[in-house]
Amino acid sequence: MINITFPDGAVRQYEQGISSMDIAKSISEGLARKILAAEVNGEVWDLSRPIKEDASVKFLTWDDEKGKSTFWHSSAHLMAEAVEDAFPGVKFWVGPPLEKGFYYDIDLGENVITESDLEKLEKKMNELSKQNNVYLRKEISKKDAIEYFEEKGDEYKLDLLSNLEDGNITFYTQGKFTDLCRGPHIPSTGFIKGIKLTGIAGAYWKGDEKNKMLTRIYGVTFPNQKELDQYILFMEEAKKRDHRKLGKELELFTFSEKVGAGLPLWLPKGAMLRERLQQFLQKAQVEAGYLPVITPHIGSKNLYVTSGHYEKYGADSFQPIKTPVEGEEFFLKPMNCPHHCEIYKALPRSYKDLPLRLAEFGTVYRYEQSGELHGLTRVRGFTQDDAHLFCMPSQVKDEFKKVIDLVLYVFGSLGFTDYTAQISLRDQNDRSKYIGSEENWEISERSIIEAVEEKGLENVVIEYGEAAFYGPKLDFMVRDAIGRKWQLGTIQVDYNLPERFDLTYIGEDNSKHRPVMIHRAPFGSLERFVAVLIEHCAGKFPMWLVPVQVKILPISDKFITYAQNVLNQLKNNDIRAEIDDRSEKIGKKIRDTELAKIPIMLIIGEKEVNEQKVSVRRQGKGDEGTKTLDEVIENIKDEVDNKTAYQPERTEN
RNA sequence: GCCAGUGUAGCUCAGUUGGCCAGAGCAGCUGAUUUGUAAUCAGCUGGUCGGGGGUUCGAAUCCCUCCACUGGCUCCA
Repeated sequence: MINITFPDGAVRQYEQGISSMDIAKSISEGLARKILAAEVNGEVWDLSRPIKEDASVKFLTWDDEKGKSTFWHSSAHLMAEAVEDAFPGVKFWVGPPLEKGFYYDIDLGENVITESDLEKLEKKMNELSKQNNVYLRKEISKKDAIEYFEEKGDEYKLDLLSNLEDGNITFYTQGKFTDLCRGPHIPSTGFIKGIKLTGIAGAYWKGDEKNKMLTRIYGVTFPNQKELDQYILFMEEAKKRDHRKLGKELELFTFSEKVGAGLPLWLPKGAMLRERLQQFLQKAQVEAGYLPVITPHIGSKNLYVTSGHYEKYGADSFQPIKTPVEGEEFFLKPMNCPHHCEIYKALPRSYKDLPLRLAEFGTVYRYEQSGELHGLTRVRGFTQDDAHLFCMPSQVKDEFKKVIDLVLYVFGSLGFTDYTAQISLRDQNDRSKYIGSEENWEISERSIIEAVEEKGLENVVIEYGEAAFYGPKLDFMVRDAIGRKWQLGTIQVDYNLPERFDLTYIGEDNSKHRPVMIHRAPFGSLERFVAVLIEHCAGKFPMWLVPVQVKILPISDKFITYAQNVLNQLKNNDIRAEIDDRSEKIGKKIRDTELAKIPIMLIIGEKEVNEQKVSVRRQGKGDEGTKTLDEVIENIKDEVDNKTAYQPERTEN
């Protein structure tokens, strides 16, 4: 007999060699039907695998992350079976689970697969699921495994095998499909009920662009049709919020083939929104002791040779601008730091000047690969809300705390209430790849950790080995209104540029010292931030940002004079308003204004003129009755001032 | 850059196996209408079918090439 310990601490005795499935059955049939896998001594196992000694057992269901990933891994095998059935002779690389779904990388040989084939594959998968084939685990010697795949002519699995140790190799078979696989898997294919193949993509073998490109098929599956339907609904919601679609509909920005790929053109409404964001941050920064600077859009080659960027990115970037002077070359600036370093150097600096915080909304140009461009989130010309803090090592912690305050103020003002942070530190084992002194790294790594602790940040993870070669950093991730994660707000220590630019300050001891440089950008870039914000709020911006706050809708031409009067009063109060003076019916005007996502509608007819009031309608909420204009103005002003109260409508994930 | 796909009025899309002057709805303009909380009616304007080249008696439709976009891969100072 062996002792099995359950998560609640209970211990029960079972026959040696019992499977976790049988243990589950001994507890309840309902449990046995629900579970997908079991965690045995912290390792996820197949339910059928015999347990030979005392162990702790935790059952995994669809509600556990590990249960889901087992489910999706098994789904990848199911898809592989369907693919092999449709295209005999294809070879498989790997098919792992993802955060949401799974994929399989496949060498299709001469075959070509298109989106239209996916439906057929889904059908086949459903058919195979109905067969409810068992996922059969088999331990196999390395020799036999090699033999099997040599006969199959599958160089990919042979490559995988070459890295595996004998005695540690397992095959899994379900139906007609056998795969080299560590497992674990769910008991049988019948669990997989809601099946959707979501896309096809090319993917380099082993992720190396020099290797052959395999075909990657993505999919997602669920234990029932209802969850799949919910997922499809979620995807539709995400599509509705797509900033590229909304950007066009709300006339915020556009692109022109003629201007060039990845070069956004901000339309008046978008430009005004962006300006407002910029002013908002500028104000907060000046209050926090930042000093605005302005630098040109180009810099001489020598600047980037000094910074080291020429060597690293020169060939893959926008090529130099030549001048009539032989040999003279300028580059479009790919970042603002080198310019700011030169501003630092423009004057002799004393320790009394530090920290020196130089801020600029600096537009930079980077030649991103053509396939990489995406709406406003990945462009070739963009404006960073950049600032560089030059300080003494002892000031790093305080500066981090201040930047954290600023970042959280920004998040709060835009309704990003759900965020996490990541501290990226050096690799604990290999410190050779980092520049800067051991002492300074120690100080700043500790400073970041302490700053985060003292600010009481929750949901912080520390990642070792994720730091850049030139310094540790702190990144923020926000979750948007439909639960997607975005990285916003980076704070990065830099030991490299102060060295390369030979930046110094005179210390209390009257000798020269090297300052620490901190890069930081709460938005990241205005382009990317606006994109994330659009998707977060589905185009329904907070009152302080929305391009048009109020639309005045006269019921007929007779009331336009009064409407003009209302417009003037709103304008006198700095409220952004427009009149819809078309001779359309009120229903039509309301519909158009609702679709334009303008938050406040003021409807004016005979009754309002007589009472000297306005009828208020709120976008998405409907009629709110008549109010005096003063009351309306007051409410709007309150909403503008009280930025942090803003919460976009959430959609269940 | 690579793999796969897409490109028809400002927007969303039709356009059968190549064959009558390339269509619709919305938007825009003009006129009628003067309206009470999500689409009033009528008329008109608008496209060298992404650019270039080719096949053909004939190309939006077939082929080549370039460009842009979409989904991924690689990349992201």
